[in-house]
Amino acid sequence: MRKLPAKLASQLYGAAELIAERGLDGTKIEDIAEATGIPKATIYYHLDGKNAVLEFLLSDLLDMIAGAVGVAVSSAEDARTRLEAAVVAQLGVMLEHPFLCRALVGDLGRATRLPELALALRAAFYEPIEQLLADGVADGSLRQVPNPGAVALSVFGAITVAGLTAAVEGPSDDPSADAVRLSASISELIFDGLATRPRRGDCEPGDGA
Amino acid sequence: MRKLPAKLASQLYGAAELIAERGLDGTKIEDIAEATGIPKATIYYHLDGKNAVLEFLLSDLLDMIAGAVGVAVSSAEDARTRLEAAVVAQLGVMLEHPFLCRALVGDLGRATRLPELALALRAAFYEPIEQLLADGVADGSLRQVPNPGAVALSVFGAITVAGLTAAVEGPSDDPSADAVRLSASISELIFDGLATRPRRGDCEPGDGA
DNA sequence: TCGTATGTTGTACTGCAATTACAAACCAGT
DNA sequence: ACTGGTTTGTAATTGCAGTACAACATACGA
Repeated sequence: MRKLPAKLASQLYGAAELIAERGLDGTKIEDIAEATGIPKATIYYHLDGKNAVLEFLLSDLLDMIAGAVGVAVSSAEDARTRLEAAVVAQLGVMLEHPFLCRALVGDLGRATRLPELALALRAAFYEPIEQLLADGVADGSLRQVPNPGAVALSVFGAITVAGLTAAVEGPSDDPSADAVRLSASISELIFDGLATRPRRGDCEPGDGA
Repeated sequence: MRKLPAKLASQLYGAAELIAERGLDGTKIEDIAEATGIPKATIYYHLDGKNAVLEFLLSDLLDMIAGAVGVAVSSAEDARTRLEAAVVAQLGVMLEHPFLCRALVGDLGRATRLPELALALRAAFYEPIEQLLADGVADGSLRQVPNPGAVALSVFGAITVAGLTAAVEGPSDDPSADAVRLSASISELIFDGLATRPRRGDCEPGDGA
């Protein structure tokens, strides 16, 4: 696995949609060759095989996410605000790259069995959240919870599943607007919960139960 | 795909761990034959191939989850309480069957490409939650949110990712205790959120609900 | 200009594993 | 014992990933 020339790298993206659609199994190396215009022999010259194609595409996605989230997280705001920004950032990248997301979901199993990717996955998705939750307790902007690990995981799940689903359901014409909208819903859930009682803004106009 | 005899069905579970460990790709039909004691030819007589093995195992898991959640959901309590019960139920089944869960995560892509399973997945995980959120708004036990679909998805993600991760991380000696513990954390997140306090001009917290 | 190193690509080949074919048992139930 | 479903061993058959390799291209320094 040398470091693949830029031109080939960009051509390789032509395979993303194919893989997203049919899964890696359902995609022959020949198909990838045809879709990208890179001959099979050349693919094998640079990459170690089919998995490596997926690995290349996904590690790129994960880097983008980790990067965007990283920026969001390193502002000077309090942890709560940064978490909100991180949600927007993550969803933004995901909705920007629906095919890569679909490929990721579709071959999640393979991805988690590729050691590099497993790490990148953790780094992109889970670790920033875990950190923010800890920061939030420290700076008082988030509540202390009894089981931070489990909660971080749930928050991660809430964001990621919503984002993945949105990405899978159909590319939109304005991804970043969608990201903002979606992340507003998610943040509301994460911060304020669903219970009727501790409510913000207005008091429950309805009757007491 | 006739309905496979009970004896074979039970033997087939012997393949779950194998598939969980190595993924369906990494598992040869011969391996499955050996692990289950069912000869290859017999497997092919009853099932349509490797995918069908996975499909059988997973649809069973999903039925169990849908069943347990269904019971939890149909009690006479308010929606919030039922949602809490549903979380416990779902996590209970998941932690009870770690290998199947691992197989599910690992081959999620295949699963979602198997139409029957995709439906079962929806029915087991997502639909009950969606319903409960609506019920909760109706009976006043849950808050009205602007985008119920996205929120239901996030709640689903929060529960499922936490459960899946717990299942993947290692079988425990007391799954149902773990399920209760874990679901307490998740419910707390879902209902009360992470904000330090209900923000932005709150109804007096003391005034009883 | 040549030589060497490095990348590119076509073509043929190897090998593995899924699936299929098939025939020989093996059971009921009648 | 006959029949119709099941069970299983033993070959094929097939499709595709990965490999081998030779011919060609390009660059670059001597």
